[in-house]
Amino acid sequence: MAAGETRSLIVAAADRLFYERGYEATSFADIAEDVGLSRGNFYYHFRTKDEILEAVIGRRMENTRALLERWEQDSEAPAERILRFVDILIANRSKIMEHGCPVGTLCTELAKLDHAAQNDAAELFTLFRDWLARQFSGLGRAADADALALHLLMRSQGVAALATAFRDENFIRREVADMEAWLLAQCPAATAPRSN
Amino acid sequence: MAAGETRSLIVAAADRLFYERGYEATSFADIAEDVGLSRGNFYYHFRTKDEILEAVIGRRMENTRALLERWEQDSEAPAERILRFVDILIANRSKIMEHGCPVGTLCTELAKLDHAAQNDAAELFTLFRDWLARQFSGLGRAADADALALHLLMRSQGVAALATAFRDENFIRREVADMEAWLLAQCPAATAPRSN
DNA sequence: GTCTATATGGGGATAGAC
DNA sequence: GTCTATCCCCATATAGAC
Repeated sequence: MAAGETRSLIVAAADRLFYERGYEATSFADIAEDVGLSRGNFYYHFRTKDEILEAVIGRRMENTRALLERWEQDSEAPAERILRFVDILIANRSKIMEHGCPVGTLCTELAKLDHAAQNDAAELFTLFRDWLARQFSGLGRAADADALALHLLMRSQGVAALATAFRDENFIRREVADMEAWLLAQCPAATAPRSN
Repeated sequence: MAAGETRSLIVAAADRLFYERGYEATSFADIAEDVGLSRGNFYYHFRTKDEILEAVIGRRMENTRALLERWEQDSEAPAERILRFVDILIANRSKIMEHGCPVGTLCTELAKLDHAAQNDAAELFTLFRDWLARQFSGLGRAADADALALHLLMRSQGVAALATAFRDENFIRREVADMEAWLLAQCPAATAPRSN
């Protein structure tokens, strides 16, 4: 198999396992087994665990950028775009109740390990933060767009954390509804952008 | 030294290290060194890592109960009591920006490890949840007291998670102010409970 | 590019002397 | 109750054959 292809498989497996089990708790052997490689061959592709982590963060950056672009193409109205972000809590509720938010839990784990890549991981949040801020600007809230973006990110993180602890799907749905109501309150014209 | 005394020292050290570095990343050697014990002696007090975790959770349960009782004694008005809860985000901001919320990060880590003690850890959240719900009931919101309690817990978790990723103290202060405004909006009479 | 075999270190855990 | 010495396993990481 071509080296690049195998590498992609490794990074995809590591991405999933780092999310489900955590970075530290995932061993080379776990990833190798998941891909169907021997541990020896594994080192041909990645020499250290840090290298894999960097690759995983890079992969998530790419995937996130693609996701945000898709949301932007799918909807014209900023409020509708923001709703797409909120809805991932519903769409991914099962995985969130089991393993939390992929971004938040990685950032927290790396912070505790005082890992060199913690700023790189935080860039994943920055992608959402800046994208959301642009949408709030589009809603006519340019002055506090970044604060509104952080507020929404904060809520999604809080929901994910408690959902993991209590495994309560109704709680997620209730808070998502509350976030949607909050969003409407930020810009009453949001639901009817073309009332002409 | 008396066995109980040494045991307390071990649990206190483990409590701190589990918070700062995480449960998995903390080794017996780390704890033993922190207390000033040999690894061999360590096993006289705790036979497995799970036993230490249980003891740490037990310690946190006790400390949390004592904290909530103090808050209840210090303030008569439910709204004022709830403010005490919100203010721990400010009081502990440095540690939170470094290591997140002790309860939330432990629950998340145990969930990823699929650890047997994950429900015990979630009981720490339940202490806050039930206490907050009682305060909201006292505010005349008995019907949705639990939902309001979870909402406030959710916010504090979200603030802690983002504060760790972005290390932004201003963000914490802004969100705490927003939580206080939200609290007032839940019961306009909250600030003046005795206007007679 | 993939494998087996192996080195090296750290982690949890035990035995037994003091 | 505390110590040293030790065992075993698993994890990262390497060497070298195919």
